[in-house]
This record gives sequence, structure tokens and C-alpha cells, in this order.
Amino acid sequence: MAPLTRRTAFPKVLIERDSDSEQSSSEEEEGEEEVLEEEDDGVTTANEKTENLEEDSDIKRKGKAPITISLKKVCKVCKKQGHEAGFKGATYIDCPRKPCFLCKKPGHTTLTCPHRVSTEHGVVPAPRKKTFKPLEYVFERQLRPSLPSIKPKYVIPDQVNCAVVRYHSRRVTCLEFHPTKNNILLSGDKKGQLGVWDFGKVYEKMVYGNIHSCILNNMRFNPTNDCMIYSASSDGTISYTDLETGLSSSLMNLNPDGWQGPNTWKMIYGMDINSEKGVVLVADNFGFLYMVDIRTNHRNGNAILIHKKGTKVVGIHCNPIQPDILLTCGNDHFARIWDLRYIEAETSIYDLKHKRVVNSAFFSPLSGTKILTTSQDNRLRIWDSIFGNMDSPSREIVHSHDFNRHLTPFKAEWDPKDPSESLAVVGRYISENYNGAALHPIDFIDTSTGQLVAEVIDPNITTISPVNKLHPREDILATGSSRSLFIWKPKEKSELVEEKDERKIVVGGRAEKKRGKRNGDISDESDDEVFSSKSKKLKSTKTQRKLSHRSTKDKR
DNA sequence: AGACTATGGACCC
DNA sequence: TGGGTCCCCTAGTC
Repeated sequence: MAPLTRRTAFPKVLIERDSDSEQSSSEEEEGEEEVLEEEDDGVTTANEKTENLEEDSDIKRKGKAPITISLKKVCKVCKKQGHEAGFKGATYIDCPRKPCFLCKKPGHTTLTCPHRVSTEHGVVPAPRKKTFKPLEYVFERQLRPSLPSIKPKYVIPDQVNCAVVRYHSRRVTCLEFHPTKNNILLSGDKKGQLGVWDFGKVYEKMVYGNIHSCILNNMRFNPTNDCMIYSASSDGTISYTDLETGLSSSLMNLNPDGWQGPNTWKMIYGMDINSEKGVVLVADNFGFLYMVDIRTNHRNGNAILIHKKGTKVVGIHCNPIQPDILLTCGNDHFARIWDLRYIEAETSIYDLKHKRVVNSAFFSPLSGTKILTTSQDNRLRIWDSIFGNMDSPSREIVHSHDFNRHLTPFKAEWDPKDPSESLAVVGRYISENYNGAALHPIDFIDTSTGQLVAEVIDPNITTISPVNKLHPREDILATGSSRSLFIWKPKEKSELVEEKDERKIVVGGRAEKKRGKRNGDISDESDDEVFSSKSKKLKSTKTQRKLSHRSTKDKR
């Protein structure tokens, strides 16, 4: 406490506040307190960006006339005075001069965005329209009978069962479950490394570092040999790798002459396999599609321009029922549907327009009659039936999955087990205040209603989780968050397991706090540490300290 | 603890 | 159509 005598030694200080900041400070109690303390002491802090002092030294010496300090806060986003953007505790306050960070519309901020309260944002389902395209016939004959009508009760894997942290040396970019072995998860990272993890045995993990030289964008299992995988990379190659040995061969190299500058360097993002035709389909960052025959390892024909020339194609998906129907998406703001039998430039069956880059586009996993897209305009879109009117989506769901150059792009994915083909999982960008901690949940969304079914969090996961994959057979979610991998199971189920709900977290690799090791081999098994959720904390972050002190959820 | 940075897309002209 | 500049709720390292 400042002594009273000190107060009298200084002239009275008046603090002039902006009316704007006064209005916007309803949630800024902490900030206000600080200001009041400063007032008592008559001292200003470095936090105040500008201060207008009436610097009349005569008056100061006499100690008569009050000094007026104008506390004009400067926003770090728009550089304007009167408000501040940034975290206030665990809640982020938007710059009010910018469009809403969530829905991208001006006039309000994320805190007051209507889509923050309810994620439901549907448009009237598109009317069915009689067309005479071949898809119509496919639909009526093959697909319509298999469409389910009953909606199941969703089982949400909402508790971390085990994890490997610092497993990859760079952020995780893709995940894939093994098609037959239930406990095997494959992961790719930004450096091009491939991880093979047996999360049933937690410690059994392997990282192969010599397959690609940069971002591993996509993986697919060989449909006839599940020991082998195809992987597509930004190094411009498709590799064919034996999971047991890590030995790989190159199926295609789009940069045979090496680096000739950014204008010619080809990168492969989207990849899928048409098992009927026996071809691997990939697309590059210049808008071209390539097909490689699995049996002969030869390219089929020439590259076909499927998106705007010079733009990146990021996603390729073959229809699960009709593999010749192809769905692609990319940076030209379109998702497009093609028929592989008649494919050439500008022969797309439908062009699904988006407002921004389309990160992903997936057919629904069972019937293939719905399409789910993730676009950088912060909206998920669903086309209810690819056989209806495709002029507009049947539903748009506002959801925070902003583009950020430092994050793997978000991709909403279907739950492959949901017979109603409604449930989707997608990581969330904006954080939410959970007991004083800012955490980024993973959202489960019912795409048929737009409702948020569940948001799952774990205090150990403090980073954004853009990569999520639901298990094809079990109620398991795999998450890639920064360099770490997490396996989630439903709470009830976890308790049935013999080990109780003891969560295992393996810290793999270098630079773990007590070791101080640098440049260690991140796949070095001896570097592992196991933590159980009951006894120890993974690491005592601010977040966890806060969480351990509070028990109730105070959000919303 | 704070500075630094890798790095992709939008938007401007 | 292309180069320059800005974005600024990242994560990890030095």
C-alpha cells in the first residue's frame, strides 16, 4: 500500500476515459481495477499506450492544479484508440471495427455473434429438380434404396484415453486409421514424416523420416494390401511405403528436375484411390489432376486441368458407391463433381461455388449422396443430395475454422459409422473460456440440423486441433494438435476398460523439460515418459494451474 | 520472459 | 494478371 503521505505529495490526477472504451469494458473488470490502482498511486504504467499530460512544470511544482491524464487505449488490430483487442483473461475480445471473427459479418463481434450461441444456420433445403444427367439414374437405381431413415443416438468419444506428445517434430497434417488393425493410427507431419502408432500399446510407435522431404498431405492404404500405403506430399511425389519396414518407393515425381523456383515447383495435396479402376488420383497446386495405375506404376494419360489454372487443388474424393464420380476442391473457391469416365478440362458435372478457398469436400461415407465442405469463409456446407439442385447448398453452418498460415487447414469429416450420415467432426479455431482457461474444443455437429452435438476438450490440449479423424469401426476419435496426437474414447467406455480411466500420455522426443536434450531423434523410444491422468500433470501450464483451482464451468 | 519466425491467402493497384 | 503488403484468438525456439 502506498503511504498516505505520498498521495499528498502529488497533485490530484484526473483520469479521462474514452466513452467508447467505457462502453466496451463490460467484461473488462480486471482491466478497470488496474486503472483504479494507478489512480490511487498517481503512477502510470507502460501499459498505457498514449498519455496526454498537461505538462506545466510550474503547476506541478506548486501542486495545485490537477493533472489530467487521458487513458486512450490503442487497439493492436486497427491501431485506433478507444478500445483494445486481445485476451482479457481467457476470453478474447475482438476489435469492434473489424467484421465478426466468427461469421465474418460487420456490426458485431464474436462475443455477441448470434452464431456463437446457436450454431444452427440453415437455409431451406434445395428443391429436387428433374435433370437427365447420368447421376440421376445412378441415384434412383443404386443409392436411394440404401438411404437410412432412422437417426441413431450419437456416441461421442469425449475423454482422452492416451496420447503421444512431441511425437512428430513438426505439426501434424493428416491422420488415417488402419483399415483392419483397430489400434493402429498413421500420422503425417509438415516435415514429411510418417508416424505409425499402436495406441493400444501406447509405447509402440515408429516415425519414418525419409519418405518425403516436406508436408505429407494425404495417405491412402492400398485397397488390396493393407501393409502398404500411398502418400502424397508437397515435395511433389507420391510414395508407396511398407508400414512394417518403412521402405518406400516413388510412384510419381512431379519435380524430376528438382527445385527450379516457386513458379514450377509442384506440390501434391489431394489424393484418393479408385479401387475399381486401380488408379491413384492426385492433384497439384497448379490445378491439374494426375492418374497413376497401381499395377503398372505408370501415369494414365496427360494431366487434366480440373480447377482454375495456377490454383491449388487441395482435395480429391471418390464416391464410395460410384468410384467414378469424383469430388474435388481447391483454392479457386469451388468444389467440383466429375465423372471419371468422361473427364477432361471443363467437363465437370457440377461446380459448387464457395465464398473462399475450399479446404475439403467429402461425399458422405455410406451412400455418397451428401457432400460436406469446409471453406475458409468459416462455414460448413452440406449438399443434401448430389442429385438435387446444386445451385446452392442445402445448409450452411457458421463455424470457426479460420485459415491461419501456421495451422494445418481445418477439414470437417463425416463420422463413417453414423448410419444417418449426419454427424461430422471438426476442430474449432476460436477458444472458449473453460474455467478460466482458453481451450480450443473439437466440435461434433449434426449436419442435418446444424446443431452442435458436443464440444470436447481436455486441459492437456492447449493448442488448436485442426486434424481430426473418427475411427471407421469403433467409437474413437484421433486428434492431431500441433505436434501431438490424442486418442479419445467415450467416458463410459473408458471406465469399463480394466485400467480404469487411467489415461496414458507418452512424451516422445526431444527437449522434454528435465532432459534438456536438443536435436534428439524424435522417434527414440528411450525418450518416452508415461503420465497417468490421476497422479501427475503432463506439464504444469498456466492453463492447467487455473483449471486445477476451479471446478465449475463458467462459460456462456 | 520476450523477441523472433515459418509461411499462405486476400486484397490492393 | 502479378507483385507487394498485410493479416495478427499460432506454437515453438532461442
